[in-house]
Order: sequence, then C-alpha cells, then structure tokens
Amino acid sequence: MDSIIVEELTRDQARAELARLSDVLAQANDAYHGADAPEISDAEYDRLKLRNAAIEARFPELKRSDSPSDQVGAAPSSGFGKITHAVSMLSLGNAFEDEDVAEFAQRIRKYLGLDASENVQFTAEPKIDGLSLSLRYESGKLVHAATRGDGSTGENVTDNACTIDSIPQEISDAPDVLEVRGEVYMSHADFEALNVRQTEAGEKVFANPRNAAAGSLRQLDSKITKSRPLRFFAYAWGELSTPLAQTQMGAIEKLASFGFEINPLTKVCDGPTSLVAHYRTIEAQRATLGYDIDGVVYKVDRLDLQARLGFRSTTPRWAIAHKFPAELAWTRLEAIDIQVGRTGALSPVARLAPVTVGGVVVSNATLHNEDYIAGRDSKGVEIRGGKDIREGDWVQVYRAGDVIPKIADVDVTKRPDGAAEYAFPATCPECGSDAVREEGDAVRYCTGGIICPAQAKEKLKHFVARKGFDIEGLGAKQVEMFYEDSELPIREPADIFTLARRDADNGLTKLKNRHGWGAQSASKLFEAIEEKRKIAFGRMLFALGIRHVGEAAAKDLALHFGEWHFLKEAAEGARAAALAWRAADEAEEAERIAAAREGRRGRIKETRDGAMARCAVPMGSKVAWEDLVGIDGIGASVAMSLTDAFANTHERAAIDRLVNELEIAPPEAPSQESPVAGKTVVFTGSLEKMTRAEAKARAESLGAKVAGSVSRKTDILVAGPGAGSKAAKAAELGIKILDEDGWLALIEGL
DNA sequence: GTGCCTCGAGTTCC
DNA sequence: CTCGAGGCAC
Repeated sequence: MDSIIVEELTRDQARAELARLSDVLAQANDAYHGADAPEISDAEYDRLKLRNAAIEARFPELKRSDSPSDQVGAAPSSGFGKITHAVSMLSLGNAFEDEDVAEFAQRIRKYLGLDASENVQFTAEPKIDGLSLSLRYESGKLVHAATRGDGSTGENVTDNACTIDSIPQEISDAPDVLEVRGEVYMSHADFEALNVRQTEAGEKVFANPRNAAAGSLRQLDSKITKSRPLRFFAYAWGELSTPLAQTQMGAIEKLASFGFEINPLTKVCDGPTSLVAHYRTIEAQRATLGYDIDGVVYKVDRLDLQARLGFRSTTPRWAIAHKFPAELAWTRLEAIDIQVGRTGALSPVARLAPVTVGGVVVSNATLHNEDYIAGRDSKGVEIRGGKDIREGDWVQVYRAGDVIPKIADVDVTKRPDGAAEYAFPATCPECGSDAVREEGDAVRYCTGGIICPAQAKEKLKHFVARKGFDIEGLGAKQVEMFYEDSELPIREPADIFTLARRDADNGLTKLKNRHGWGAQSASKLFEAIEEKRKIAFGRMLFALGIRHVGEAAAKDLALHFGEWHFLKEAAEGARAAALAWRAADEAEEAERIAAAREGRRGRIKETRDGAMARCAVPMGSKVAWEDLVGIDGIGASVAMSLTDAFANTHERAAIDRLVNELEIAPPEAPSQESPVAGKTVVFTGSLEKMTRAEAKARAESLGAKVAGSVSRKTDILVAGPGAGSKAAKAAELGIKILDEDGWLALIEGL
C-alpha cells in the first residue's frame, strides 16, 4: 500500500495506512531509544512521517488519537537530502527605473576603466517568475538536480527534475562536468487546468503559477510531480570542465544545442538605451506570453568582462534585474500593533483587511518605525507626500521585492471622522517599561531588558535558532511553552541545560506526563540538548544575541580570542575605556548640537579629547579596548555592546550560568603548515578574483590574521587596483606588498 | 566628510 | 528582502 500515492488513496485504504504508519513509527521510536526492534533509516523515518501527515491532511477526520504527528521532539527535518552547490547560486541586484539601468552600465564602464569610445554589449532576457534549479551533468548524464536553497546549499530534487520534459537526462557532446541553471515554471494554461483538476479532486487550489510550480517540484512523491506540467528555461551555468563559449549569448545558444529550451526573447543589446527599449518590448508582450515574468535581466555579454567584474558579497557586478512596477491593491488598515523584538526594538505592524496583491493574500504589512507612520523616511524627507498612517485608513499595499508587504499610499479623503494621528507608545506594550528613542536613532527600544517577557522570549528563540544552538525539538513554539511553564520553566539559556536535571529531581516524570509529550519525546529532547552542550565558540557567542554581535562579528571575535575567558577578560577590562569613549562620544554629540544651534563651527576634536582625558582610563583598560577595536570588522559600537553585556549584572550572571553548563570548543586551529600561518595580512584596493569575504576566509583558514589597517605588525599587504594610502604606508614601513596574483601564487604554493 | 559595501535586525508568506 | 547603521577607503 506504501506504493499508492496519497492523492489516490481511498478512504478505507487511508484508514488502514494510518494504522500501519502509527505502528511502524512507534516501533521506530522504540528502536531509536535502544529497544531491540528492527531499525529504519532517518530518511525513511522522515518519509513515513511525512506520508502520515499528508494522509491526515487529506482525511482530517481519520486522524488517530495516537497519531505520530502529535509526538513532540521527533519532527522530520526534511524529506530531501542537501546538496552543496559547486558554484554558489547568487541573487541579482535590482533596477526599478530607467536611470538605474544607465547607472548600472556606467558603473561597469568605470569599473573596467573604459573610455567613451569603447562599447560594452549586454544580453537582455525576460526574468521568469518560477524557481531556480541547478542541474549537474557528468559525462553527459544528469547526476543531480538541486534547488537554490540559501544559495550555497539546496535540496536534492533529482527524481522530480527527471519528470520534467524539457530537462534532458542525457546530453551528447557535453563537457565532462556541466552544471546548467535555469528556471522551473508553469504556464498559465497548465496552471488553470491544474487548478480545475484540484478543485474536482477536492484538493486545495494554488494561489499562483509560481506557488504551483514550487509546490509541485517539492513533492516527496515524484509520481505527483510527473502529473504536474512543469517546464524549464536554461539561462546560466555553474561548474564547467570546459567553457561553453566566449559570450553570454554564445553560451546560451550552446545550451540550446544541448537540447535545453532557452527563452526566445533573449537578445543582445549595445547599451542602456537599447536595453530599456527591449524591456518595453517585453513589457508590452507580458500579458500574452503565457507565463509569469517579473522583469528583464541584463548581463554583460563578454564572459571575460564578467570575470573581470566579479562579485560583490551576494550579487554579480555584471548583471542586474530590471523589475516591472509592483502590483498595487487598496485595502483598509484595521489596526496598528506593536511587536517587541529580542533587542527590545518596538516595531509597528499594520493589520490589514485581507487583500490579494501579486497573487498572494496579504493581511499584515511592516510599518518600520515611528517616522515611517508619520510620513518621513530616515533622513526626515517626506514619503507618501508626507501623509501619515492612521487606524481605519484606506491604504495602498504592494510587495517590496515581491515579498515584503509595505504601504505605498494613503487615501486621506476616505479617512474616518475622528481618526487621530497614531500615537507611538512611549512604554513597552509587553512589560510596561519605558520605551526610549535615542537622538539620531530611528527605532524606539524597550528598556526592560530581560525583565521584559517579550525580549526574553525572543532572545531564547534566537538562542535555539538554526544558526545558534539549533536544538532539535526545541523551536520557537516549544520555547513559548516552556517560558510560560510553572513546573519546568525555561526563562534563560542556562535553564535549557538544567532542564533534565530539574526534571530528574522528580524522577523524570514531569515532562513526559505532559500533554503531547511521552517518555520517548521527552528523552529525545533531553538527548538533543545534551548533544549541544559542546558548542563552537563563535556559534555560542552569536546565540547570546548581544546587540551588534551577529554571525560575522561573533566568528571574528572567537577567532581572535580563541578561548572564552580571553574574550571575557577583554570585555571586562575594556569597560573603563568603553565608558570614557561613550562619554566622549556624547560630549561630541552635545557639542555638535550646541554648535549647530549657535551657528558656529564646533571645536569637536578638543571636546572629545577633553572628555577622554577627564575619565582617567587606566592603561590596562585602554589596552583591552584597543585589543577589541583593533580586530578587523570590530568597531567601537560592537565593542561597546560587548562591554555593556558583561557589565550588566543580570545579563552577566545569566551568561556565567550558561557558560558553566557548556563545553566551549575553540575555533578550529588554523593550519600551521601554510606559508602565511601566523602572518598578519591586510587587503586593500579592489580584488578581482575573489570577494573580500572570500579572501579573508581563505587567508584565515590558512592561519593568517587579517587586519583592517597597516601597522608595524603587518607582514603582507595585498594591493589590488586602486590601492591608495595603505600601499603608500606599507611601502614606507618596508612591508612586503603583493598583487592579487602574487598572493594567490603564495598561498597555492606555486 | 562622503560614499561604497557588508552586516545586523526585523519582516511576511508559503 | 529591505532598511539602517557600522566599518572602512578615499
């Protein structure tokens, strides 16, 4: 019966299948916990569990009281395996106006150092509104297909991709390694027909072709995917053993010769004017194309120029997406709610009468902050013509970047009588503490700290999130539940690691007797927690959720200090210097304001030095502060935040309690073999063969220290084109200077 | 001081 | 995904 797809099960079959799955899964659970029943693989377990959930979704009335879906802590991770892309799948920068296109072309000319007489050609093609897919062929055979995922790792959907007609499973005369990238989509006609079939079968209908395509490609049962009419346009590539061509257009034509469908509206243009002209042509045909597009993509045609232009952190410099104007819809704003984030930031959210915009029903929209509601942007410039937003207003909604709902306009003529200007709360709606907004800040923050339940809960959610401790079975929902719990509460991170101990005081009975929990789910959670008791330094620091200490800063700090107690000592030691710095900063700010008021030029430098001096900072503290802000990527505000965290009695105590429970693993010791191990390296100018982030990560993995500025301690300066004062200073100090190729040759041992 | 570029934080919907 | 702001180069 396992072979019958869920959509084809009869009622009786479904009932029997649910009984069988409940049995098999219960046995699997026992096996997992050491009983002597036969074991099944994790993947199989997840598959069965998903099948169970799918049947329950189709026949809710047949759901069993002992349903495996209700077992907490044993949730399936995902039915698909992960695939790491050999070459990451990046997103594109956006252009909205014609002048953005001209700027894009101009930027490229400038970067390449071209003069007016030299021409750059581009390709222009419709941007298909579907999902991107990467197909890997080895010796002409399709070996796997992966979704974009987060850009570096996607899901393995090979079986499903094989069901798509326009994806060849074998290619003759292909390079040994060929990764083809393109868009999976569904045509309007196929989408309509599918929804008719869905309605007839009593299944849910899809909101738009994109969702239908996404839902179909991510079916665990490829038989379902096969029944869905998906199509594929090829437009790019990843890893290649031999180049496809010398131009973008040539490469696309080559893909067509391999048997892929390419978009017929792809065209070579010789500059921004003809790009925009082709954009208008495509826009005019939009309604009759038969599939959804959301803009036009422009790429530099010559591949050697693409290589020279390279990448910024997340986007290529040589391509841009020219988006069509966003769809707009009018609806009524029912209320303005305030949410409190983990940093205490108060964010207003608009509750809307549900409205369809861009094929999706929207009922919330972000309102950013106080000024945005009042009709001003961050620089105090009027937006929406200076119209403020009030509860009860008719508002025009759009989805920024086709995702985030925002408010474009307000119809003041329809404003209800007596609607008052929105009064942003001056106290936290969750805990009642004062909510303050610092001069120059856009955001108002709750001052309750960990006293505020909203902040505490959000901090805990951040702590257990995927990039933090990532404890299986302890997600946002469970955190909410445990926070409110009176018997076994989790109110701070350390509580997670004392949970089993606290339950043990009662013979491990508290958790397993709770509704929705059993002996198995309880012990599974305890095991998952134990697994994370040993944790990487950087991950742990990030999980703490200290303001301004994100993933990158946490990693930098962990690498610099290596051990927790060194970081702790620096953060504590730097306190006096940090306070002096803050005092100086405030004095400077006050002086600037006073100077502006009196219409004179402030003697800022002097005020600042005076304030620093008055604080009489001990030498040791100055050294600790310099140690912190001397780290590449760590500035005064991150350092300030760190010393704040360690100086706050409550926070400090909570951190200590947590550290006592953990085994913090130092960052991986960088290899000592490499020619740059232990050397301090500085990158300057623009890098052409790698992004700064890549260069830095690579150097660090080889044991080098990457600094931001040249000093006597610098060993090597890597200078790209456009290097300025740093190169001069390095030369002056007699420091070894390499160009990018020289550096690569050094680290690759050539 | 100005102008990139990245990172951090917050957000929605499936 | 977008915005704001931190960090850094010029």
